Amino acid sequence: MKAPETISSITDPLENLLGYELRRASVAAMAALSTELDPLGLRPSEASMLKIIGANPGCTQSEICRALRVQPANMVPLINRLMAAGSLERVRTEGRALAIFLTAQGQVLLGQVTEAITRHEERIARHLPDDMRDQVIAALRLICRDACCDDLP
Amino acid sequence: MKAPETISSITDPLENLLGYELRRASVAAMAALSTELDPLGLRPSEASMLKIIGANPGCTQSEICRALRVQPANMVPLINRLMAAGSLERVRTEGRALAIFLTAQGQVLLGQVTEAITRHEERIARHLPDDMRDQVIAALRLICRDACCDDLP
DNA sequence: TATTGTTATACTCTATAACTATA
DNA sequence: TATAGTTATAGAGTATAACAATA
Repeated sequence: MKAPETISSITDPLENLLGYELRRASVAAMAALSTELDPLGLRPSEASMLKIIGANPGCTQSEICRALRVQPANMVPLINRLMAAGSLERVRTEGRALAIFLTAQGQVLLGQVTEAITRHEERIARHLPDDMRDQVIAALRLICRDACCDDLP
Repeated sequence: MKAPETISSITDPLENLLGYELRRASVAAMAALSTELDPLGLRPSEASMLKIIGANPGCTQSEICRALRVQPANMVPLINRLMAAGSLERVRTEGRALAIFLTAQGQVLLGQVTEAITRHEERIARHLPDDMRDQVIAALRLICRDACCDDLP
């Protein structure tokens, strides 16, 4: 099915490597998701923030950090941008931590984000039967865990 | 198997998304590969250059760009670093393009890179049976192709 | 003119270190 | 002090536009 590509006579010694195919697929998927989110003025990382805050109203930044394995320092600009856009508000609850909530506007945006992600997911899994999709997700979790073992106990 | 993690009571609405798991696995694998390549003084992108040039002696930068779908502009610093390290040399062959070759030193380095990549591949696929690994690679190619369809004819 | 290679630049994501503020 | 949040900064990968050089 690569008929129009007799040009490149180059051997690709990377094409049967799991890690390399993983990265190529991930880069392509991220680019597609960015395109899907562009009309909403969001980047993928911001969309994931909206998703997790929507599912956990009143959570704190450090809880999100632990759940998503994101560095606290990297969350600050994301949260700030979403606050400046009027999608989030923060409430100083008991003492130290700040509880984060979606504003009404943020909830509308989250609905649009969810639709965009659904379209994206349907697109990238278009040629995968459901059971295969689930097997791939399971495999990706194993890969992630095995690759991460340095940092884990 | 997540016994010591009763701490985080947060719901993760992203954990069953193919795109999200793809990205997490890819980030973890890239970090692991970086660690594996550190002793060689190489980054993953430079290692992939060595691999493809080793497999295609005398190829040109633009051929590599097409095969690996890398922007020409992004190859320049990679090639320059490898040249400065004495791993590559370029020969102006017929006219316009420059043919790239590994030096003797580059070939030694390629051997070490290949070993590092092999260790890395074994590590990330540690819990995947061979047939599952092949199925996942096939799925990743489909995902990559479907995600990329904007830019393709 | 078309292709190759290059420069400059910008954006996104990730990572670390060091700081503040609150309990 | 311990935790939460912040600032600043760096590095890696990717992308585009504009340019030079060669055919």
